[in-house]
Amino acid sequence: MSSVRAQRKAETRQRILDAALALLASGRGMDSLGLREVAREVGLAPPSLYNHFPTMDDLGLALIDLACYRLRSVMRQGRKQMVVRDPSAGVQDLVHRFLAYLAEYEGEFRLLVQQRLGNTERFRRRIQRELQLFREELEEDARAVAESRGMTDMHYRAASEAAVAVIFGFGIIALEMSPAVRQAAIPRAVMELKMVFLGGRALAAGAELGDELVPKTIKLK
Amino acid sequence: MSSVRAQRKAETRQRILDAALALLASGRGMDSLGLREVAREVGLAPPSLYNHFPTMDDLGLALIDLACYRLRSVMRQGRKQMVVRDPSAGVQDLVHRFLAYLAEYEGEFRLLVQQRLGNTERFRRRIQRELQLFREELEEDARAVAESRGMTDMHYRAASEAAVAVIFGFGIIALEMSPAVRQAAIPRAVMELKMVFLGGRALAAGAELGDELVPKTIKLK
DNA sequence: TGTACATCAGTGAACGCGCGTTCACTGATGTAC
DNA sequence: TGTACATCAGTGAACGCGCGTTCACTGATGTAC
Repeated sequence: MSSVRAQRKAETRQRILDAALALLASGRGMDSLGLREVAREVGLAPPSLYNHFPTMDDLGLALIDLACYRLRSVMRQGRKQMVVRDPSAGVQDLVHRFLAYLAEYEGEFRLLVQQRLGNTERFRRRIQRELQLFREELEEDARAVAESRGMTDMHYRAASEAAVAVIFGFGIIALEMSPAVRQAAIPRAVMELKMVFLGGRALAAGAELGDELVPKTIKLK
Repeated sequence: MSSVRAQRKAETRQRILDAALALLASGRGMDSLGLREVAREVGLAPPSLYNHFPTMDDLGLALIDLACYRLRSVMRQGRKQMVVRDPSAGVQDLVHRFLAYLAEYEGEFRLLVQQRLGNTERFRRRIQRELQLFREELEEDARAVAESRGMTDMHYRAASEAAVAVIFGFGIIALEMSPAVRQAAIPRAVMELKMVFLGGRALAAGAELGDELVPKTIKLK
């Protein structure tokens, strides 16, 4: 087996990805990211990158894969049980996790948002699929809450879609905020998510815009 | 006065902007839009553009200004009275207007979304400000509905922010849809917006996630 | 274990290309007398 | 109204530059006997 050589190659590949992510983190957009620039950051000669990625596009796709994987693994750490027992705490936890993600992987988040509407269909599709998965996880959580309380179903697809939009919208706004302002905005983001799911319930209960709403606490069964 | 010359110059300037918008509409991103490409589309020699825009960045800013102005003027045509008398119809109208906008000015919408997180701070600021204005208009509508019904206030800032996120999130998803699918998705978008505002009411009424909600219709005063 | 050969990550030089921008110009339009 | 001069939108050629990519190479690592 070719252990040393293969291992070093894998390491170099990782160093390339890390360098590219570092450039993204420093505010660069992927579209303006050049082969020579990445090579310089890694400390390699420009043609060396071709030993790891057949083309610059493939490097881009690898970055997007990485960013997708990270978003998913960070956001997956929420515990369903908490959501069922205390949905409000669950939503709060969700927002906090998202802000932690944003603080550490801002560059990747920007990458995802930018390339979601980028020129490369391959990239767009990959990201759309990932966001779809994210949405489906939120949908499951919402279902679990309803089931544990014996409530009638709401339109989960719409609610989870709106929730994802709110989270991403908040993330985009948050990027322009100072850390202090960002922290101060957390309660608002939590509120917005609560609005979506509460509104989902209200709609399911037959409410129309302009109606007054009377809340009724339900015991867990 | 220099009427003929000035007029022709203004016309050329417009032709340049139109050509750039046409390229955007055909799927190109602004970052990858070149001076020569735009010049070719207009039918001018490349250096001619410098008679109208001191730099390519300024052309970009002009495009963004144009896109901002269009978004605002299209979305402003909603009538407040309708919103007050029948908020559901108002939301429905909002979604329809947005989809009409999207159908005609898809390129501009993509421009706004992409540059909202782009590398140029000047662009980002301009777009953020515009979206802020858009949000504030929604906020006013929501206030008007509450006032006409004598309801307690909800957290309008959060609700309108969530609503903008939902609308833009829907727009982004809609870009990847066939026209038929897009039409079919309208009711969902309407639902999502209703969720936000109904949820805002529910929150204001003291509801928590997991509560059941009982709607009560209110007469207009 | 030692030797001869194969593999292959990394390199330096070079390719053709399109980029944004500058410059000296042309010729129609505008202005002054 | 006619003439001489000024303005300025548009042009063709050229600038330096960095882009992605190709190529023949080097030398350390891996493999076979």
